[in-house]
Amino acid sequence: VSAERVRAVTIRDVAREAEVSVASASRALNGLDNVTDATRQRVLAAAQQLRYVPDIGARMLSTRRSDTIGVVLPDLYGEFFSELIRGMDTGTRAKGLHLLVSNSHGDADEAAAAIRSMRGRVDGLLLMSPHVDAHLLADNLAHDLPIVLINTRVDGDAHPAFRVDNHAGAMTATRHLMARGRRRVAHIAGPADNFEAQERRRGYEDALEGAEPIVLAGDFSEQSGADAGAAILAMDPRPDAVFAANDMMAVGCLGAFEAAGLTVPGDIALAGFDDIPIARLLRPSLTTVRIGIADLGLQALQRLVSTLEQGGPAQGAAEVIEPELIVRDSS
Amino acid sequence: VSAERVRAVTIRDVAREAEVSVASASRALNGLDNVTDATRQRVLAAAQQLRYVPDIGARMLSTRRSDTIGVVLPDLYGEFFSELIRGMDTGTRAKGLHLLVSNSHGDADEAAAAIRSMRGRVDGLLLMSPHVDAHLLADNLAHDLPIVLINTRVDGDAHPAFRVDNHAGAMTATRHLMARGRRRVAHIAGPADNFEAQERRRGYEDALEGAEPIVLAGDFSEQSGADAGAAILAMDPRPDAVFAANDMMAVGCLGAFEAAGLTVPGDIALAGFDDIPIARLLRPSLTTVRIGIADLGLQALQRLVSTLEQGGPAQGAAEVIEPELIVRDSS
DNA sequence: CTGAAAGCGCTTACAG
DNA sequence: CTGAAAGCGCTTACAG
Repeated sequence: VSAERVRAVTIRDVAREAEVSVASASRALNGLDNVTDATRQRVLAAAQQLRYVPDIGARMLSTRRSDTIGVVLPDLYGEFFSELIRGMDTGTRAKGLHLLVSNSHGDADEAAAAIRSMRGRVDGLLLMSPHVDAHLLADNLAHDLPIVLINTRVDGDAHPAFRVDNHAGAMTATRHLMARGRRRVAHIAGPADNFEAQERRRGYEDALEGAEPIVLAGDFSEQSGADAGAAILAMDPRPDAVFAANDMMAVGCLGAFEAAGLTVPGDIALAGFDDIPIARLLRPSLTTVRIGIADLGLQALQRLVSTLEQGGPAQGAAEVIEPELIVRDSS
Repeated sequence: VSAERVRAVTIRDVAREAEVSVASASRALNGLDNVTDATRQRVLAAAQQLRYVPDIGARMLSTRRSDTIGVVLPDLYGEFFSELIRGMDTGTRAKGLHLLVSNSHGDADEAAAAIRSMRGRVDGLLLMSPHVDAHLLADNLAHDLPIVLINTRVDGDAHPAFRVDNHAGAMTATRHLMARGRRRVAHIAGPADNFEAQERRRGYEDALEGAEPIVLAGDFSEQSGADAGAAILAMDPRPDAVFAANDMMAVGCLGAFEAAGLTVPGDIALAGFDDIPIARLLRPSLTTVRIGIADLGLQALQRLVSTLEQGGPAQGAAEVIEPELIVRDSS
């Protein structure tokens, strides 16, 4: 029928070629010291000659280790996640580990499926998802799989967690705009069901000190920022400052202002959140709240690795990361 | 000694709980039709109750499939790779596949290690690396692992490949600058040992039509672009246009010009290569050569998936992707 | 429709 | 130092 699939070279082939047992071949290949030099040479030579590459799946099953860290993210799009993955990758390289990045997922069911599919492929999990709560986690996480949470709404200390203080960051940004003399500060919000977006909005509102909140809907996308910017232009009285719940929406908003001939910050000031790399390249460069995204990814990874190395079940209090206001030309 | 590691729930536990054989449990769990409804119900109920999650590693070993695509990239940093992965992810989601992203690697040895480590974990490989040649591939790729190459220097049609026509793209950009009346077009080159950088440089030189080449060294980083920009400022006569081998160097170069008070394109025109998302957000927006990065990633993935579905060994001619000039305000 | 058993390719006590 | 054998957790012919 179809072309016969060529059988791959296994450790048995290597052992036969080197005329030793499979056990000795395994030991030689793995650099253990209970083999003679002569044996090791023969095995290595055979492996080389046959172009042997170990089947990692089989090794995983035997050792119960995969040397792989699973990463479940809400999305793979944009600089935020690119930075986060880069930070994780830094730590992963240093330890000789791999990164298994989950498909992006937009709802709780997809997140649950992503978590479930990690069992047996990874030694630990880094999970960032606005859709995941404690209940979903309990139902879908293999209970012996160490996990570190990033900005989920899971509370308690059953799992180690990193949490960006979105509320404080948003307050700082809003207060900054007001300290610049702005009186009508509008807010472009993120998705209504997103925990982080909620916290940022709350921080905005808490910083207003009695001023009337002006909130426009958004979904973290550049387009939604542009739409909100257009809506702001039509307001009367027009806001004199805008705090967007993330940088990409600020980018869209800035484009709308620019197209309408408004100057920033002359006519209207603007601030974002995240400090993605683009922020400092915009003109005017964007005032924003820096999270240290790559560093967050690295820290979460290191935390996970250290619990893996201890071997115990992962737990511990949540670490709160305080974001930093970066003042640039847009405010 | 240390806390005993809790043994995870296996299919045997589920089978015992449901009072059926492991084989029936497996069939019910996998939705095969050769089980009675009653059996399926009992098995599913037991699985749910025990919070069973299948060990994918074991399944991989049995089925010889991982439903995972390996991706080996030279780097994980920046928008280019973020876009590429996003494109691959699009295709991967549609097919229910996973993406295993390799650690970044800066030389041939690391690339070889990354390729080797994929065996047994992935059904196929997407490889983009300026360090990989046919020899290295033959030595390190499990010979039954389908692979699709992206912009490597491997030629021939042993493996399906995608190749961006860097030479043509660079010629187009350079000619565009000259058509705008520029007479002294400088080039900021990429890494000397990088195949793509070489091709772009060659395209630049071939487009000059006798004009003197002015080449500055770079390494694709923003910083190297800034350095080159500073060097250009010091030249006498000063070039009146710059073609950078990628957008990130153009970004750095633009910053240097801006800091020196030069106007773009008034005093000096500028063009890049890649069309990363930042390009249109810069002021002036950047003229560049668009590769359609996400689309390239998606196409490569689809090509791989289709060879996987056919089951035969992957092969085929290289597809050449013609990049497109995007004229914006910087030229 | 169901179950006992072999097998996927490794690693690792256990004996020698 | 070495090898025979069990085992990791699944799937899948093979019999019934």
